[in-house]
Amino acid sequence: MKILIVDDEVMIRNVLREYVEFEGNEAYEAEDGMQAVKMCRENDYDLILMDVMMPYLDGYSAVKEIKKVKDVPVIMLSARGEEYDKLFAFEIGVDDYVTKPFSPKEVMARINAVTKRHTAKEQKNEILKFEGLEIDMAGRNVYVDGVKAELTPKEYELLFYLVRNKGIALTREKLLYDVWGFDFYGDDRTVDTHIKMLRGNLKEYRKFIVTLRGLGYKFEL
Amino acid sequence: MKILIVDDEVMIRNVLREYVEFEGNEAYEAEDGMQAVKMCRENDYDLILMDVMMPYLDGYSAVKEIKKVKDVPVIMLSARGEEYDKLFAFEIGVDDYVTKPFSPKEVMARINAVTKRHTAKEQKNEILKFEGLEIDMAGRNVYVDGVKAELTPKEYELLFYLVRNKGIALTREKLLYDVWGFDFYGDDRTVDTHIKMLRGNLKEYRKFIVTLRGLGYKFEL
DNA sequence: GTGTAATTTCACGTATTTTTCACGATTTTT
DNA sequence: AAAAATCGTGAAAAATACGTGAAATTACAC
Repeated sequence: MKILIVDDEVMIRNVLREYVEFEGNEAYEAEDGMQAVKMCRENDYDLILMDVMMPYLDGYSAVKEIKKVKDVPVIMLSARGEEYDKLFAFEIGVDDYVTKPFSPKEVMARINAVTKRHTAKEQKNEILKFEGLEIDMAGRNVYVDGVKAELTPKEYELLFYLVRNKGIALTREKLLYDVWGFDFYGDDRTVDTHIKMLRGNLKEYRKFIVTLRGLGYKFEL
Repeated sequence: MKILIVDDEVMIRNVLREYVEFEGNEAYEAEDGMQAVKMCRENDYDLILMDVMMPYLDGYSAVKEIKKVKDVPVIMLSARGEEYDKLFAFEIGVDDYVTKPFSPKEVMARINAVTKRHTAKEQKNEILKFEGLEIDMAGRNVYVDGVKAELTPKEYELLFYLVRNKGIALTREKLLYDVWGFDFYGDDRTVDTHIKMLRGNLKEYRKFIVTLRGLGYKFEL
């Protein structure tokens, strides 16, 4: 479990990190909302522990921004006495919240509850979200700005493979071998044609599929 | 696992070396911060055990200096009673700390925790860092002071090959054979032109590519 | 079988990349 | 000190890779 801890106070982060790692999870840290949003755009986390009060970009705004791009469970941390707007929090998709100062037991219990809930949900349909591009591998669905993209079988396979290997350079040979199969003895340029079709179907999100001249392609944010 | 032990006391170094080697790791030693920084510039270590109090250059300053160039996990060693500034340590990127006197169990547990954490992180995207030059071979990205350098295919290949063989003298013939391919029957000086282009793109880090007159080139820090 | 959708091949145009080569600067050898 | 070798560089020529559209082939449902 990869858990992102967002708080401007180092000591709080360290305490949370200890709880998180004690339970066998990986902890990542961000000092403010800005940084958290940036990290979420580039990486996938299973849970976010987000402080409400932070410099640059507050917790609410950060969550709102993150939820636009990725569907991650969030637990908000608020100091006692801080005005905590439950209704608003619920609207932007906060899963739970704890008030500082918190006990280890309390935090761990909530983390476990949320992650368990989420893994149960994810086993059914894990939907990856890259800006307005949503990819549901299990359900074999791709949505571009909310509308379903009608892809051909090869296009699905190709896209899913690229996404599973996002950030990694893939040669045409490797793509042919892994997506088409080891027994494909055809033209390299077949890949290009499918990339073309795929890009056409992804509309503006064609930008995620970058050409690596002299090599092949990769999926990158 | 190559582990660098930095402490001015011989006895401490010996004890740590025993722990480290008992777990099947390679131990290296430095007597002070200066020496540690120098060794890190020239070699790659998987972990550094760094004492806080040392002559010439203290542990904090040494870590700060090392982190500028390489991303290595660090465990700080501090004597009980010594004022240990956790906040500062965290800021400069210290992964963990133990207070002397320490038990073998404690040290080993922390070493294992940190190395495990770090290898897990690296498996995703191994990004090499040489001062302000970052190289992500898997993602085919090169960053010069944070900004992406747009290299041509041959420039990527050449740079990656040089880096993979860093510190080793490479003749034009070897470069042509390994980077261009065994079936290249062209001019030797082709290499020079590509080195020129590469240097231009690496800006100030052109210095890493050194010319070996009468021989060829090599990548060196 | 037939028709439709999907896949693959291929050729063209364009933009980029690679290579060659010659000149001048620098270093080494005679 | 002159001659020879080596290297950095710029520019031009040659080669290559990619996007695209269209045609050919294959797969599959009915």
